[in-house]
This record gives sequence, structure tokens and C-alpha cells, in this order.
Amino acid sequence: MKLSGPYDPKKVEDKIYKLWEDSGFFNPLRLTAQGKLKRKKAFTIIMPPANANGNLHAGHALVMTIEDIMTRYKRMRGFKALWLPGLDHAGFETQVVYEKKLEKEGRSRFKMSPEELYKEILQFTLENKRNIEGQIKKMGASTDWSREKFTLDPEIIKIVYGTFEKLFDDGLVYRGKKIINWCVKHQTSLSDLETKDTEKIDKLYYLKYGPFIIATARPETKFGDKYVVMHPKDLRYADFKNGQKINLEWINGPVEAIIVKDEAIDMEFGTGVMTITPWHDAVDFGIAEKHHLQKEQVIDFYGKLLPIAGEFEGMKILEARQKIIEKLKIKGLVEKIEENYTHTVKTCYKCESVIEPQIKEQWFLKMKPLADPVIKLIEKNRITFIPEHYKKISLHWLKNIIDWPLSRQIVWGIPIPAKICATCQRAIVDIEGNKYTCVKCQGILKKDTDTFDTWFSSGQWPFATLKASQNKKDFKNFYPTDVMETAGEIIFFWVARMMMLSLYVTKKLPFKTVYLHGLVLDAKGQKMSKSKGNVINPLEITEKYGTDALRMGLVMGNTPGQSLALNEDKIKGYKNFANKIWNASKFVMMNLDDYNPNAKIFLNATQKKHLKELQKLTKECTKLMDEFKFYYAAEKIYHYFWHSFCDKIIEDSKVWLANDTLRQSTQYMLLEILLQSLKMLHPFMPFITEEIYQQLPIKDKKKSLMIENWTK
RNA sequence: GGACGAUUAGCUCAAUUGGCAGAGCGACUGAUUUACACUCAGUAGGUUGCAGGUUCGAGUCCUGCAUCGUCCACCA
Repeated sequence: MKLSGPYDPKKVEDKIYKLWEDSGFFNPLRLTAQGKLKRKKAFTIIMPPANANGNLHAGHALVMTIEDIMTRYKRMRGFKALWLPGLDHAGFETQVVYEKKLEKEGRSRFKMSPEELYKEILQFTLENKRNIEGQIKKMGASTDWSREKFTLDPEIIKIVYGTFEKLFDDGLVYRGKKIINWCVKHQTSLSDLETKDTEKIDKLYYLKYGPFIIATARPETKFGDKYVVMHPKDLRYADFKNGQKINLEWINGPVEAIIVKDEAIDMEFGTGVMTITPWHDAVDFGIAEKHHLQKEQVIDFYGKLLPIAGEFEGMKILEARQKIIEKLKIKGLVEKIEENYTHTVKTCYKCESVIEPQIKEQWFLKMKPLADPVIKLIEKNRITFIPEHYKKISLHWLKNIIDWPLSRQIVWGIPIPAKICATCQRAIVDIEGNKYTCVKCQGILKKDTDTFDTWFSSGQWPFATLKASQNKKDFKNFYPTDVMETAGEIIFFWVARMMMLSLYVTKKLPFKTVYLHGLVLDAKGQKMSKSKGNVINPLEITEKYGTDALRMGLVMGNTPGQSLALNEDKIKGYKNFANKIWNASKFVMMNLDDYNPNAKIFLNATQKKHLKELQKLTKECTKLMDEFKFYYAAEKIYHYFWHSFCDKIIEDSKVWLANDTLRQSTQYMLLEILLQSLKMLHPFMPFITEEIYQQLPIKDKKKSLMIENWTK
């Protein structure tokens, strides 16, 4: 008797994972060489590249579980199954993590050379990469490690550069002097997706501006304001004409202001008049562009006032704000101050410091020409969204898309292969790095020191990974991929951009189905966060209850798109289930000593009925698996195994086994049900099912349960 | 302001698309050398958020409302 005692995952998991890896069956090409099965059709999932900057968290564990279930199921169904693993350098995210580490050590990135910083983060990332690879294996992921890709692999960078050049040649990528979101702490620009709105209570100042009263929450930006804007239909200001000049007394003395009429003004807000600061406000920038107005920088990139502020030069925003108001009060220019003015401001999604809009020359990607063809294909249902409502969400975003700022002023990332003429500011792509003088003005070309937004490289992941493969036919064989499974949270960040960039480069949508899962929450349904101290570490859970139990806990009751509350009691329940499987298998095998697999079998009516029920269950489960209803299939098989097989069938069989005429058919029936159950359980609980399978006395046994045929 | 989702047993969620409201966890009652106490047999627990409508039949479809959550836009 090989199965003894209670099930102990620690004795099984590492050994079984090694058996799988050594078998080579994670590699779809090795798979095709096995057995009679032809495996003509491919099934491909590209793993969302995990950020190589920390440990595996509950969200990753969910990704690994769901994608492994899909892959194992399809592999057993006879597909040439490829699940391609990857890791992400995760530009900004990783740099932020590393900066926090530096802060703790009392160091600062601003005191390091870019080369020094890059080298340190690279080492940090490579260490974490190894770490997280081990953790992915711990989850039982049947990914093809021979095809693993990292976003900084030279072959990947080459492809990313190729796309950038193609976009440049097609006029879709351009250098623009536009307003961007600037994080003063991190010293980089951010896309709109990388900012979040935070509600703040500030003061709203009503200031006398010549004949007008203007309301502002940011007096410190007002030095450069020489345009006063009102709605053309506002009768209160009908006497003032567009372009009219007026002289007035302002913070640092007399200024000449120009009247501008624009529909962007809300007549209801404040006094219906405002002055604009095009350099530091997106709406103001829009107005200034429309009317060709001058723009002046008032605040520098460190959040300090520039010489234009006169005596306030060099002061930080909040300090200056107070002092300016004091001065304006003395000058009698403060009409009133509204306390407790609630408004929302954009903040950096990582450090929550208030975003300072700035005008900066950057690389931008024109999105509309990329989005339009994707919109058409989505509307034609050429891609399936699970759950369905993500179709609407995606379409809405794509239809209202704005240009994407690609440049980031951080060292940790893929350098933008571009040069800028020091004389005429002309920007060119230079992948080889062998262009030195401007063809237009003979000026000296300087290398762009910015890096790409990390999503620009991961946005090319489905085709880049396959094109960069050492197996030259991979792209042809496995692209477009079948399923993209990822968090609903990053539908815009990542999924939408993958669709656009992949369609642009390969002329095909990168995947047929998008499966989006929700968040993994704590037992009380709260979002996990370090500050709340409610983070569930998946590795501690596997240590305590076994990987199979964690996987069941993550998949049971988890419908697509919906967030999942994970509690330990639930996982404990599946640990018990694993033990149940173990003991039932032990019971079956205990009674097989005299079993002859080649004997002729005569089943009685009840036994036939049991096998028929099993058949029915298999059919149902197959249908549910095909419909991506893993939570439901898992529940069915769980319930069958415990409450039909164990509680009823095994109990009945105890009498039959003691009966000479029924013994053989009972043995056959038990083994058959056990084997079929193990097959159906395998995608969900791969370790324990494989361990038991290895010990079953069956005919035509495969090297691994992984490549057994799923019975339909 | 716009969109999307959720609301079902004490808790976490299902209900295979309109066909007998069901699991797990928890609670309660009982069993006891068993493949398994990481067990077994059983019990309680529901006006499916509210109000209408369609239908032979509604948790499911339609209309309105409420509450919670998420996303997007705007905010001088």
C-alpha cells in the first residue's frame, strides 16, 4: 500500500512538478510526439507577464489557477496546448518599488547616476524574476518554460523598436509639445490611466481682477494669467469684446489683460469669468490652443515657482499660495474666501501626490486610427468577452480614446530609440544608433533619454513573444492566440492596447476570447492592502493547506468579472476534500490486490446505473468547461466525488466486495469511477490527482495524467 | 453628469440562460475504532432589495425606484 496516512502536499508537490517538467509535456511540440493522438489543433494562452518586482500575490495565484485549468483541460482534450510564461520589467511600477527601498536605506535616486540606478534595478529585477518563477511553479502552472520571455529580452526590444519605427513612418507616432500629467515626486509624466481622482477640501478664493471677480483654488499659478475668459452668450459681460485689452492691478503690479470669449466656460460656476493658465491646466491649455494664445511656465518641474513670480520665486506651491493671498489681501484684491470647497484633483496613482500639469515635449501615439479598426471587429463580434458586458466597456473607451503619451522620464525601461536635433528640435527614430547630424539643419542630434511607458512593450506581448521565439514556426502555429485571461482592472491599460497594436502590426486580432476575472478580496470582502494588514499571501496558504486546496478555493464560486472573497475556512474545506480524494483512492486500491484488468466484466443493474451517472456528469462538466464555467464544473465534480462516489457508491460496494460473484465487477466499477473523476479533477487539483494516477493499476497508462484523454 | 455591475440562507456565492430556489462555511442534534474525525447520518435557516408588468410559469425578461460598488468625463 503506497497511499498511507492523510494526504501530505509537502511530500507530493515538488516531486510531481519535477515529473511534469522532466516529461517535457509543457512544450506543445513534445506533446505532439506522444501516443496515437494527432493533436493537430493548437490552443494558446499567453500569460500576462507578471511584474518582476516582488512576490506572487493572490491576484497572480488566481491567474495561474484559471489559466492552468484552461491549459490542462485543453491539453487533455487533445489540443497542442501552449501556455507561454513571461515576466515584465514593469517600468514605472518597479522603479517606484525600488525607490521605496532606497528611501528605507536612506538613499535617493536623484543622487545616483542613471547608469548606476539602472544597474541596481536590473539586479533587483533579475533576483525577483527568479523568485517569482519559483512561485509560479509552486502554483502548479503547466507553462512551457522553454518559451519564457522577459520584456527586456533583446529579441523583444527589437520587435518593440520595429513597431515604434513603423508607427513613426506611418505618421502615427509624433513628437508633441502638449500638456501632460507630471508627478513632482517621481519626476516623470504619466498617462491619464496612471492618475486617479482624489477628493480634496481646499479654499476657493474670489479675487478682484480689474472689473471682474475671478474664482480660483490655485492663486499661485496666476502670475502668468493675462487672458480673461467668459462665455460669449453671458449677458453680464456683453460689453466686453473678444480681443479687447484692459489694464488692471495684479499681484506684482499692473498688467495688461486680454478678453477671450469661449464656450468652455460654465456660466453657473463662480462669477462666470476665469483667467487661464495654459501651462498648468489641461482645459486652459485647450482654450489657449484654440485661440492661439501664449503659454508661460509658472511652476518648475520640482513644484517651485519660477522668476515670473517675482518675490515668490523659488517658493513651494503651498507656501506661496498662502503668502500670495496675504499680499492680495493687503492690496485689497481679495473679495472673499470660500472655506471647505470640495473638488477632485488628479493624483499620482502610486504616491498620491497632486499631479502638476506641465507642458512638455514628448512622444505621443495617435490612437484613433489604431482604435477604429478594432472597434469594427469588436462590433462584428470577432472577439468574445467573458463576461459579456466588457464588450460595451471596451467599445466606450475605444470610441472616446485620446492620444497616448509614450515617454517616461525614468531610467527603468526600454530606452526610446530616438534622437532630437539640438538646433531645430526635429525628432527622428534611430534604432541602430548611428545617426549624428540633422539632415535638415546639420545640427547635432542628441539621444532622447526617456523610456517607453511599460504598456507600450507589454501591449505587443501576444505577437512579440511568439515572433521572438527560437522556434521559428511558433508565430505561424500559435498566433492568433485563443484566450487572453487577465484582471478586468487592466482592460484599458493592457487588453485594449494589445488589440490595437497587434491588429496594427499583424493585421489580426491577437486573441479570440478575453476572459476577465475580478479582484481577490479578503475574507470580509475588503480590498487587500499592506496598510490595512489584510493581505493574504498565497504561498503561506499553500504551505498550510496545499496548492490544490488553494486552487479550489480560488476557483469555486468565482464567476468571471466578479470579485472573490477569499477566506481560510473555505480553503481548509478543500484541504479536507483533498484528503477525501486521497482516502477514497486508498480504499479502492486496498481492494484491488486480486484485480485482473483483462477479465471479462458483468455489471449488475445498480453498477450500470452508477456508471451511467458518471457518464452524465462527464458530459455536463465538459459542456461547462467549454463555456468557461470553471466554478460550476468544479462544484459538480466536487459534489459528485464526495457525496455520490464516497458517501453512496463506496459504501454500497463494501458489501459487494465481500461477495465473490460481485467482487470483480465492483473492482472494475470503482476503478473506472476513480479514474474518470481524477481526470475531471486534474485541471483543478493537478498535484494530488497526478500522485494517485501514478499508482493506479490501469491498462494503457500514460506517463502523466496531464496527457490522458479527457473522456467526453 | 454618463456608463457598468451587484443586491438570493447568519457569512461567501451558485442556479447550465424562463421550468421543483441550491452548495460551501458557520450553527444545532446525534453516531463512533471506520478508506477517511481532515469522518458519517440528520436538523434548522428564504416573501430571491422594493413596486409594478409580460408569461401557463419569473431569482432569471421588461419598466420604475432604493442601496452598495466600480469605471469614465467635468470641476476656474
